Amino acid sequence: MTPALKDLYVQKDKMYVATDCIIFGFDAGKLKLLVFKRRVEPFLGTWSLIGSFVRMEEDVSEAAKRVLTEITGLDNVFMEQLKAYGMADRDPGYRCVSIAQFALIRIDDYDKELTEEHGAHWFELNELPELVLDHGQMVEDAMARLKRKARYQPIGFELLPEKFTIPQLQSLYEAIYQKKLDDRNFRKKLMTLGLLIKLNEKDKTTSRRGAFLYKFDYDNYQKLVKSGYNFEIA
Amino acid sequence: MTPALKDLYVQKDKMYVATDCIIFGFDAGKLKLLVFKRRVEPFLGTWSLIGSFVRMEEDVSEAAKRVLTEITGLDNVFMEQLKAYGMADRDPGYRCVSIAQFALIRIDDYDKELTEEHGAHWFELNELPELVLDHGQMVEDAMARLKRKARYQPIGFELLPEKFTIPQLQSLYEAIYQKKLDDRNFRKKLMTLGLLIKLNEKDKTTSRRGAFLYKFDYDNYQKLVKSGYNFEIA
DNA sequence: GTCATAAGTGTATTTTATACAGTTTGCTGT
DNA sequence: ACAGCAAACTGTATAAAATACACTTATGAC
Repeated sequence: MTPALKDLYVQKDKMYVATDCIIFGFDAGKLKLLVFKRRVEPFLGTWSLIGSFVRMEEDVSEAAKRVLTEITGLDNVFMEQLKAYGMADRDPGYRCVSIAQFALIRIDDYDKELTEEHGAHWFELNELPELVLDHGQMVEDAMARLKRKARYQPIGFELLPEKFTIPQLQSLYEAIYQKKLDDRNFRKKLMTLGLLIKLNEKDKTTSRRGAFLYKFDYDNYQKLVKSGYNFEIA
Repeated sequence: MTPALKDLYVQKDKMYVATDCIIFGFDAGKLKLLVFKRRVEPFLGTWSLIGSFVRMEEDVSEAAKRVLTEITGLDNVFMEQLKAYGMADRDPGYRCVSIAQFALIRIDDYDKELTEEHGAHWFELNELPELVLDHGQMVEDAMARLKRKARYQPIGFELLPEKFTIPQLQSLYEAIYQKKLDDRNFRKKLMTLGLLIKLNEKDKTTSRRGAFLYKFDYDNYQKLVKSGYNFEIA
């Protein structure tokens, strides 16, 4: 069943469980969200998160991954449960509890044709259109979670390409925290964490001088987590 | 339907939504959890969190509050959604997504007869018995959330009586963080936050000298939150 | 070869966290 | 009545972390 068709099959007296995906991306210094234009009634033409009913035989988290793959062609994406939305009247059509999950994707990885087929558009977070049902609330909650989580877990890296520069990383954190950071202090802090591997390549797309590329040091991160290390990024 | 009977009515091919409550209390310097002995099959005699199906016409959060009131007689309790547990095979009897919610209650407020009728027992957190299904995981997750949340939101106060002493508060935080805190630094930190109202009464139950009682300053807390103040307790 | 632009570097100051020990209070027991 | 006890309470010095701040370097464009 495609997500857009789900409403055709519902029964009013049944309890449904769905999942909705809050998909973040980062592009050109801006945090963006992937939203979808509904092509069926009810709410035809309104903007919405992408979602699906959870099938009897699949985990809730599997359902979300399935949706994400259907839409973006991506696999192995960072995804985490946000929370369940369970107001009895949250959807006027039928009784449905939705488990919202947020995903962080590398914006140049996804399958653009596939998303366009599904009526998807990237919006900057401060230019979001009104979203259907409680999806606006979900996005707000996800944004709050992202802000908080970014402080103690290096999830920012999930939004960047594998190789990235320090100024890129900084501009991402500036987008998440919605404030300017001091470049000297940012760089200093990051270097002391020991989470970056400096490469012998430069990215010259944004300056003549070029900025060194780095990789995230997953191995060392795992080690540090195990030893109970406490992060704080920016 | 009482929670203990819910399994009698299930259909194998239906999707169910339930809620389970992780109920924390604080007594005699120890953090405790309220768990229940099942009196029906399946899992007769095993320890379990208390829960219920979510009814068609009620919000998920209402369902949790209903359960809590049925069990403890309490109303207006601090309660917050933990997360949804949605593994397809989490309950072998039927397909059920459970939305776990954790509650903090003042342990001398609740209705002891009522809880005993329901087969409830308080366990210290490090003396918990094995719990049924994924309830052990829920408790673990709730504990992690409580630890983290206590750092930036003054939720500890929900676990203490309205009037409390600084040493009581400290011992609560020591129980949450599972480590000793320096009494001088703890007191200093708290006083600078401006969240306490000193009363003209003393609690003499734990020392001859007596310790001054304090109230939590909800009004000032609200103000500080609005002005974007950032807490860190202990 | 000079101009423009982003990348990169170091230090001083303030703030916050931590470590640490002695005094006060008021009941108890003799 | 007074010595003993136990918990409540207080202050200061040190270390660590966060913040504020300005110039130099590299390189392509002209």
